[in-house]
Amino acid sequence: MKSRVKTQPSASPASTRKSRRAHGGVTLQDVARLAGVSPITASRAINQPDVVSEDARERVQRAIRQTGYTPNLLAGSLASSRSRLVAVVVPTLTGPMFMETIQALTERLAEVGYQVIIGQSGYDNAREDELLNAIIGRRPDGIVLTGVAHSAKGRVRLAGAGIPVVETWDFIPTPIDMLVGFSHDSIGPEVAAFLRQRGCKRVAVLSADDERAVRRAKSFAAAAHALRITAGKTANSSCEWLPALTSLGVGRRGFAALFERLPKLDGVFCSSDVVAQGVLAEAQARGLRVPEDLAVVGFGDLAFAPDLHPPLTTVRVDANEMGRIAGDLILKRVAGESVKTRLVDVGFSIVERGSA
Amino acid sequence: MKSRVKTQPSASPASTRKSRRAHGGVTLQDVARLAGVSPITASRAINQPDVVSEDARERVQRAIRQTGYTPNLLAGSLASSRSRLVAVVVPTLTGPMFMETIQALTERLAEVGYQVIIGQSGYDNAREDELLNAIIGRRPDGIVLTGVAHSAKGRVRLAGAGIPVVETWDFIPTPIDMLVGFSHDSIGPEVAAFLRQRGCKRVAVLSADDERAVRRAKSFAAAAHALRITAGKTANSSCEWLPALTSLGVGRRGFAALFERLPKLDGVFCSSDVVAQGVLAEAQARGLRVPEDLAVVGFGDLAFAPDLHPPLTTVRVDANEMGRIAGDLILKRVAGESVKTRLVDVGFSIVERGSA
DNA sequence: CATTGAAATGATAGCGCTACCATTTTGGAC
DNA sequence: GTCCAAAATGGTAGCGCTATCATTTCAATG
Repeated sequence: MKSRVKTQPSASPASTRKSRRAHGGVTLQDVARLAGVSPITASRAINQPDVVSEDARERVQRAIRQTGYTPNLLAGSLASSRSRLVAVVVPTLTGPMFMETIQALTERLAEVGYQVIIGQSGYDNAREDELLNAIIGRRPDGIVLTGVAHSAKGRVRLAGAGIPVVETWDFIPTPIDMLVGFSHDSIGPEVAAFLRQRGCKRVAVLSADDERAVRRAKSFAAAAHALRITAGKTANSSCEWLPALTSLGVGRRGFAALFERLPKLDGVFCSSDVVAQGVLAEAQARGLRVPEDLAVVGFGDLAFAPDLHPPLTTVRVDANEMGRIAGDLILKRVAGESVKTRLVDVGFSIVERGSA
Repeated sequence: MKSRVKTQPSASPASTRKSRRAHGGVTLQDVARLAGVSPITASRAINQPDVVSEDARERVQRAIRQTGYTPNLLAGSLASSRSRLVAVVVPTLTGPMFMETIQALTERLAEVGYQVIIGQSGYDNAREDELLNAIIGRRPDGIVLTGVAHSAKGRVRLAGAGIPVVETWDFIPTPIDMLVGFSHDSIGPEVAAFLRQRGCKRVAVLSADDERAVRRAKSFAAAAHALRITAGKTANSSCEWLPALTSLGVGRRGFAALFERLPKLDGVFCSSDVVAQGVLAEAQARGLRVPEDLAVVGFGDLAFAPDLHPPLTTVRVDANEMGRIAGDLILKRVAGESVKTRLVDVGFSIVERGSA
């Protein structure tokens, strides 16, 4: 290759070159011409109206209306190094809790003219890595992640991309960049204390086996064991595990198995409200009064929780606020403002209703 | 303005101009230099590897690894008039049914290196219009809409944008461009016939008041009335309306009101599975056996439907397939393939379980 | 009227990649 | 070895907008 003779400049006239322009597309040039200003003034009239005279502004706006011009944000983003896109990665698009965060984030960003690119990792690090590669190529102004578990490669990639990153839905002291979340490990002990205060003497946990649910379950079981209120002899034997993708039916069958094993059970912490719903159904089928015979606590405070019979006591996390704050953090970063608080703990609360 | 003296070319040396390049960013030029090829060969090695020699390809790939290069998709999209983005508009990000469609669409598109921009219209045409303006500026390769109700302005905008558009979740003969959906008006008569065949003699409908739910409800009531099996004297009096954002509790209270009004009721069609769940709860509280005393049919076949007691009979629409087909249609269009079938009716089915 | 500084506008060049035409290289056939 | 066509590679220019420096215009002041 190095030995190749360099090609000489072509003698072909440039004017015979085919146009590469998207046909029929109205550009800023067209607007500027019609308005009788330069393209950059037309651009300013759109993006920085306060530095353009009222007269010029009105002429540009009239030209935009007449031509039906829509700015090409690809070009503007490239020229300004500002895409006004934020990319979000969720494990699944059909999980109610994450989507609440994404909704709030999307709304916050839409207020300032941002759009959201969405990606699904399917709870799989390799897929997340692939997705991150594609996403970084989009040059978003920020990236929001719905968890803190990433591959080493993914971390390095994100840290080196020069893009603001906000991790959510967890709380660790060493985020990639910024973090808005809550501590799963702190929930267990709070719920254990709550059930003890409620008079429970033999409690257990019914939990999905995804990483975060496992942490909540284990911290609950350990705290309950320390309080000497576990239904099983050990913390471990007071946990019943369910496959990660839970449903009402899975929760129901899981409770049946748990109750078989620990029939003296008088309180149960469920890894989600969906699981708790299954527990309520099975408890009723077995003639157990809730909360008299069995106290039930869920997680998530989903929309249906107050409507169950009895209304579900559950751990509430403000998914909405996480999304809003994540949006704020990114916008501040983009604006060059000092972001003092890179770690935001939104906490959680136990919403007391009729089930416990 | 027209009388202004044109500015003369500046004598300032071009080399004193500040660089506008994103600092530290590795570009294709850097990769090409390191690999000893031209930038366009490096580009081909990435995008069209089959027209590059194996030797050059490997040198480019090594250079990419060494530099950590990530293509700038803004630039590539602008130069090629191909963004590899598809924009989706949903009424809400927290509604389970739409998100199933979006998930399937996202997965289909991810297979071929596309990303999805997501927007929320909030069931508001003005908001949708605003969103469409922003979205069109992104120059996506396609736009997917989750309904056919748009403002006149929005329609004109979409039709004139030169971007493939797929409307979903409905079925009309006059889509803006392409359509993948099912007929809400056809569902009512099918459910009425089903309940009649089930032996019901006094049926009613419990429905949210959003446009599509209303169409299902009215067509059901009309068909049931024609079959002389309405619980009320008229089709209208056999409908009970709920505010559009329904929940289990709203469904439950709505059924209580309906039952108060029409106590001889022996079959009910609900506008969603969530509403049906509330009906099941209230029926049980009233000692009504389902389906012996009251047949219950839902809509949507949500994940919890089989787990209810009794398992819910419901109208199933393949939300997943709508997303997948929508993705396929857009990809075909982008590839310049002939898209013969611009209207795809995915139909619906009545999933018979224990509640009817 | 002249001067000055701020406001308004314009020119130049570039953001990073790729469409398309041009040129070179390679391999097979005779 | 020559010729030819296909494969491989490169040069030019542009996609549509905007950062930044340059120039012009305007308004206030003395």
